[in-house]
Order: sequence, then C-alpha cells, then structure tokens
Amino acid sequence: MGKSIGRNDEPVLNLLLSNHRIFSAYDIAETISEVGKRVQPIQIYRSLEKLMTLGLVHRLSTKNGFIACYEDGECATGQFLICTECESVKEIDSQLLDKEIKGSAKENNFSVASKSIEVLGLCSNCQNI
Amino acid sequence: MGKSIGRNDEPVLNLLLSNHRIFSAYDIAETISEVGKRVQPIQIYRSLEKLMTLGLVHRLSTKNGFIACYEDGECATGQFLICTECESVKEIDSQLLDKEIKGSAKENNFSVASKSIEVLGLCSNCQNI
DNA sequence: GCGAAAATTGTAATGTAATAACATTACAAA
DNA sequence: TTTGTAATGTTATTACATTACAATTTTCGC
Repeated sequence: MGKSIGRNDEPVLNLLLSNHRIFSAYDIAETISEVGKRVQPIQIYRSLEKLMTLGLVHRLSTKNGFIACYEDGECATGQFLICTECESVKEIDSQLLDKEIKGSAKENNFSVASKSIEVLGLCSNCQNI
Repeated sequence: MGKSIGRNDEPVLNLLLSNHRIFSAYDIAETISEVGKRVQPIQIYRSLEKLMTLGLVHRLSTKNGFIACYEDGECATGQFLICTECESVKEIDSQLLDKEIKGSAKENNFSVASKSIEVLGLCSNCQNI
C-alpha cells in the first residue's frame, strides 16, 4: 500500500481529533512524547504528510500548524475561519467560493493544483471578551 | 508619523517592485547585502512589516515569501494565483469571492481581520512545458 | 518458515524562517 | 542642553522544516 495509517501515525491523528485546535509539529511531538516514548519532529512531519494525503489533516500555512478535518474520511474544500485569540478553527465549505476561484483561474488560464483559504479574525466567543 | 518609508525600507521595496516574484526575507537580505553593506534579516522583517501595513507588500504564507503589490498605493484584495513552477504570482481581485467570504463569516458570527487566499498551480506558460 | 527487497521507523544533525532582547543613533520638541 | 520618540544596529535565540543515513519491521516469493 504505502499509504495506510501506521502505528506512528495513529497517536498524531488521535491527538488532533480529540483537540480540535491548531497544533505545530513540535507541539505534537512534545505532547506525544509526554505520554509514551520520545518522538522526534521528523517523525511527526512524516505522519502529518501521510495524514494529509489521506485527507484527514490540513495544514494551516498562516499559522504554521495543523488540524484534523472534521468529518471522517474526507476534508471539506479547505476553507477556514481561524480565531487568532483562541486558535479555534472552523472549516467552511462554500461551493460558491470554490466556483468563483475556478472561474478566476480559468480566466487567467491557470491550472489549479491546490488552494489555501484562511480567514483570520475572532470567533463569536472571543469577540465578547 | 511613524509609518512613512525609511531609508532602510526603500531598497526592499525597490527590489520587490523591480522583480515581481516571490522573495524570502533572507533572499532579500542577501541580495541587498551584495549591493551595499550587510543587512540582517531582522531589518528586512521590519521593513516588510512596515511595507505591509502601508499596503505595498504582501506576504504569501504558503511559500514563506513576499511580493510587491502591483498597483501603487494599494493592494488588491489579497487573492493570489501562485505558479509553483516559475514562482510567478498573479493577484486577482474578485468582489464575488470577497463577498462570499464575508457571507460565510457572518453566518458563523466570525469577525474578519484579514484573509489569505492562495491558489497554487501552473500558470499558462508553465502548463505547456 | 526463510530470506531478500521494500517500506517504515529511529536518531542526529543541519537548514531555513522569524523573533527577542537590548544597545545605539538620529532628530525633533521642550 | 536635555528629553522624548522612532528608527536602526547587533547579537542571540526560538521556532519550523528537512536531510542523511542507520536500524528495524513488513511484505512477499520461494
């Protein structure tokens, strides 16, 4: 196969699934190391890459961090509302947004490989503090 | 004032304006150091931050890099088509996209501070190679 | 089961990006 | 002249990501 979840990947995925906030790779390494044996960052990056190709995890480039996708098996379209206060992340899934990007790309004769849509601001909770 | 372009900032802006491609901060530091005296990365980051608040430069988080905005004085809405082959960047300005993001944010009671829309793929030139 | 090939994991080191901390300079305002 | 304020200079450190290679585990034909 080459792309199923290995024994090293599970702890990473579980951590991200049970804490739906942004983790840096080093955060993950540290947290997992506390529980079991020492894990080096490279191992985390390898797991993350695999989990990303499986569509279970997303990278948030504006924050140099990672989160698990909500639904099992499939990420939404990769559009995120990121709270800069509490680091919570809401994944949105606007078909219109997607369509509009496709349109713009086509106008420019640009072939899309991937896209990153990250909106930074305050979630409803953090606005009232 | 506090936010006008200083003597250190001009070389940075000029470099970015005359080479409309992605530069890392360290690229910039190196290039500028070759011409005049040694410039440290921190200095570049300071200049870039100022130029960004002035709306003259944009950060591309997916590439850890920076580009100058096309038009003088004002950036477009911060939507980019980035060619992963030649590193060229096309800034688009879709009102619809913007509106749709505003809508999604409102639905989620999310207050938007900034947004990063980066589409990765191949520009028209690089598709035919 | 046995052993070779392939894939995964372990370990250390290094490369790259960004910021912290603090000293100094430049110059305007009191 | 002294004081205030912003910009710049310098050194060091923190944070993020990857390279290189050894060791181990897994897979699969025999």
